[in-house]
Amino acid sequence: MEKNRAASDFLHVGNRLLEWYRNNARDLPFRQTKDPYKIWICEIVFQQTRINQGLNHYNNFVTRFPDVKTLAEAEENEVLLYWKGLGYYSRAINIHTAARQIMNNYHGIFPSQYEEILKLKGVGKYTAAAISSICFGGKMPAVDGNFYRVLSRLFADDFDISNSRAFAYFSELATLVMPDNVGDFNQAMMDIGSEICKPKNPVCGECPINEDCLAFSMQKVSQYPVKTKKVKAEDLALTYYFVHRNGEFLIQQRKDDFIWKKLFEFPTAITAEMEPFITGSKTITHKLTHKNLSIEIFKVEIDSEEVWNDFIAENQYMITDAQASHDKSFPKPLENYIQNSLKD
DNA sequence: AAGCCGGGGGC
DNA sequence: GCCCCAGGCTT
Repeated sequence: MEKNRAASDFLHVGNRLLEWYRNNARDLPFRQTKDPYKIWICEIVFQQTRINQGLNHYNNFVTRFPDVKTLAEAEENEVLLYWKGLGYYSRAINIHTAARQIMNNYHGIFPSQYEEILKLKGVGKYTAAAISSICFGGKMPAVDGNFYRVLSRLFADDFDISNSRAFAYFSELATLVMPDNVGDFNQAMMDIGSEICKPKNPVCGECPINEDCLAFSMQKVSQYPVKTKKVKAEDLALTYYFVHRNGEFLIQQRKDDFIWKKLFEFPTAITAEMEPFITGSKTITHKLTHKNLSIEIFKVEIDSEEVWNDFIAENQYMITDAQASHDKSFPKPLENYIQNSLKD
């Protein structure tokens, strides 16, 4: 970018975005409110998550947990249940922790200052900027993937967005175009990035700032943003035992490290005396962002009450069935496995 | 500063 | 198959 321009040279860009936003804002449930609780929840739900993917989760979540107090008083496992299938499960754990933070440290009143919001577990610089600007007139740009894409194209800037300094760099660029109404500006950037300045096949002909867009003028929009870091998925094999008796099966809860934090799963080992009860196995392949999973699930049908009770007692497994398992959060592939077992 | 954490949809 | 999505936490 050119370094020596006055900010006022680009301010009209931000104002054109605001004008476009007034007429083209997406009609989303959290656009009807400035309740910081609701905005907070929506910001967490939609981290690394497309609107269409998370909309039902958001609506169900705020219906069940309509305010900070309700959320803080809920059981962690119920919060996880409402996150089932959404991914990045540490968000659910953190959101619950943060609700209790607000109750304990802020008397249940959502903090209004950026620096205080930033202290909440699971809230980083992007989310703190979004909440403070949308709800409290804060003046920080909410720099996310949309900002990277729109600004890198607008200025034909090849700064690598996988560089750890990208957030600071594009925050500085954002201030060049940022008008006084930062809350609407931040949301306008999200919508322009989602509806117009899309990663693939952007609709530049309908873009309100295409006359200012350097990449567009050079017909190089597809070259931005520059991202060098490639994510490679490694292979990981998991083994589970679907230990079954009279319509019931055994589960345990995962730790909060590694994948699928605190979600439920099947036993990962059985005793030698149970091996004769294995009636079959099924291998499921499942792709995570960083891992290609190969999940082998052995079906163990126990027809001995003694073996069943001994195994449960020794390992402290929980007992559930296909219906009751709806009250617990399972990883997607295991959720699917349970659904299929219900048909048998 | 770099690695890790899900699941879904577009192409 | 590859890429990206209203990012943040851990080491």
